[in-house]
Amino acid sequence: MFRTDLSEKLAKHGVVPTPQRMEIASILLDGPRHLSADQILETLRTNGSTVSKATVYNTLHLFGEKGLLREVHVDPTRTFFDSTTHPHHHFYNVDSGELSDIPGEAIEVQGLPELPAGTEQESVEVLIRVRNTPSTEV
Amino acid sequence: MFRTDLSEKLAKHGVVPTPQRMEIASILLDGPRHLSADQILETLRTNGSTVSKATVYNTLHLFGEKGLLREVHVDPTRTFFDSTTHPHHHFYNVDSGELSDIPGEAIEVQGLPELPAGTEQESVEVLIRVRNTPSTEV
DNA sequence: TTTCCAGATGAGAACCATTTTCGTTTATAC
DNA sequence: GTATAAACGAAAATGGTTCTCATCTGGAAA
Repeated sequence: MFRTDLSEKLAKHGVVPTPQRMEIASILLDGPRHLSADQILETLRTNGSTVSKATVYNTLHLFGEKGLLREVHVDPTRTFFDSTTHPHHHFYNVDSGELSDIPGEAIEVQGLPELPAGTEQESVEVLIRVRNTPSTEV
Repeated sequence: MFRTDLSEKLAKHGVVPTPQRMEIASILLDGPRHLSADQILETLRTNGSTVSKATVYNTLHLFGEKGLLREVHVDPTRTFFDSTTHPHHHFYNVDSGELSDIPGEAIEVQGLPELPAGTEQESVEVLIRVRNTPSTEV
């Protein structure tokens, strides 16, 4: 994605495209990504950027509010930020800590139950936890 | 559930039923419950118990390892401990912070996708997030 | 240009659920 | 009684995230 496209994407969502926000956007919003704040900070540092931790968190929350990303809570030790915003589902590899999208429209949830009284639905999320198959080779 | 039944339940799962563990079990394992460590600690204190925080966490993890409960991660700020151990799904009320079971076998997930290469399935969890319906009354 | 000002940034402190440390207590065996 | 391992608990440590607040930036107004 070109810089200008990313910039327009931010603007379209009502986010002023500052240099710091553009750096974070280029890491997280330039295709399907599932990253923790820490991974983003690490990537920034590797790229020579000096964006502060506070700004990373501010920006991620701002992106979230403006609909540029979704937070995914799968692991109590960290939050994942997912650049795919339309409803979809996830694999979570408990061994590697990797989060990934379940491709396409494969999954369908049947027989949605009646909601608790006085509530309305916000989302339906399916999470498939997987672990690495133990190798049988010697 | 009688005290002796709870005690037997712990023993059957290879957990030595100490007084502290019995207190926690009587709060969490005596029927379907969804409680955070904090809620359990609070209930203990209300009941006049002096079980320490360290023991509460130790016990919850022990119960988890021994298959007496499941941890549910739905809210990044705290872990829920669920006394229902067979596979099932949840409602999470984002307004009240309440976690509850989706009753019966209502839900079915169709079209499970192929797993990522080199992985095997550990679990499939469906989470329906709900919010309180805004009252239309004045 | 200056001046003003709101919003953005960043260094570091604060927060808080959870984990860890490690000395003390308890239960059971001998 | 004494030994030994397991269990317990008070307090400190941990670590991701949030908060505080001083400084910076960029555009509008004069």
